[in-house]
Amino acid sequence: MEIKINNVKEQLHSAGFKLTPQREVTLKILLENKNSHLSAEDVFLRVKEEYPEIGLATVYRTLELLSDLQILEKMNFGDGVSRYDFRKTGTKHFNHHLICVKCGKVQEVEDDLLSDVEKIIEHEYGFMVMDHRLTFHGVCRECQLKEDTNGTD
Amino acid sequence: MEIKINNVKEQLHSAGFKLTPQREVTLKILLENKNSHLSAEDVFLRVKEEYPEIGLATVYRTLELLSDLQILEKMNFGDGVSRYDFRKTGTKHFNHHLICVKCGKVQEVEDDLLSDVEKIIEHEYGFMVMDHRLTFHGVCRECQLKEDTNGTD
DNA sequence: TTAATTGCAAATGTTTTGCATTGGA
DNA sequence: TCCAATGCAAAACATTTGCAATTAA
Repeated sequence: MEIKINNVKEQLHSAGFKLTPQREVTLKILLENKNSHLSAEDVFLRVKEEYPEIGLATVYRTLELLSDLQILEKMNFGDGVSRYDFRKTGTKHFNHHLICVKCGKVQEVEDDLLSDVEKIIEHEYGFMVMDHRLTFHGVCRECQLKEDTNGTD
Repeated sequence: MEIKINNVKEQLHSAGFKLTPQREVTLKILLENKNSHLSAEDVFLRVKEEYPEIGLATVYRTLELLSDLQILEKMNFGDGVSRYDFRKTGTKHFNHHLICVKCGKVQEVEDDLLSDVEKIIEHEYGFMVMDHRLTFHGVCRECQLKEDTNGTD
């Protein structure tokens, strides 16, 4: 289930958009950093190394466009910046995220653990669920181990 | 399980802070708008009606302070603004929210539906869960009814 | 009295937009 | 060709901060 540039190119074209070199480099960077939850600024800096003339606004516009096309998922961990990653094909839902409060690492949970919860929401609250966002805050395995050896922060 | 001004006053004092009239009016507005998920701007406009000299920065500072003291819960629905509401006393977890994509209404779900999911996260991923955020996007009961009668948007 | 708090304005940081220019289809 | 797309700079946002003046305790 690989995401390919050609695949995206086709999606852009069929929606009436062009595949410019700027968009191609942006996609390349995103492919090279899958599951990294890059911010627009992050993407911009990396794209700039390969295509120094690019403007930040173009990166924003590209990320917005790809999110609209459901190619990317725009997410928000409450730190004031939007982050982007490929939307997993075949999953109708957003993945869950585990955010470590010690090291800041964000880990993906690909299983959909919420089907039972959604059933409750639909039955008890009459709410038709289309999507969800679930984030856990806590301490990741590595930081737990560090704490045990370390004692301190 | 009522939240009282005097209660908050005591919490402020014991932490070495003062209860200024600005803070008192801000608290009053928040009490009058429980479960409304007001933004700082929302709070500011309402406080201003009663205390026109107040500055926006003061509202931000008050909301931040009350969040630090765990009196308020600062939340984020991905629309670029932080929203605030009283943290339910006795609940260790954030509530869940149902956001209607039609009318924008935000409904609270007070049940904790995630204990099973958290167990899985702890066992399968070795992640020590401290807190979570869960938001559902979809269509609320009222908008579903409207759609049925209306046909259109 | 005096440290905390305020209002204001300026600064910050992220994201968006206007516009003349460029370039992919 | 010609409209979509770009780069730039300015604007638009939410939020924070510096500072002199004020005030609750």
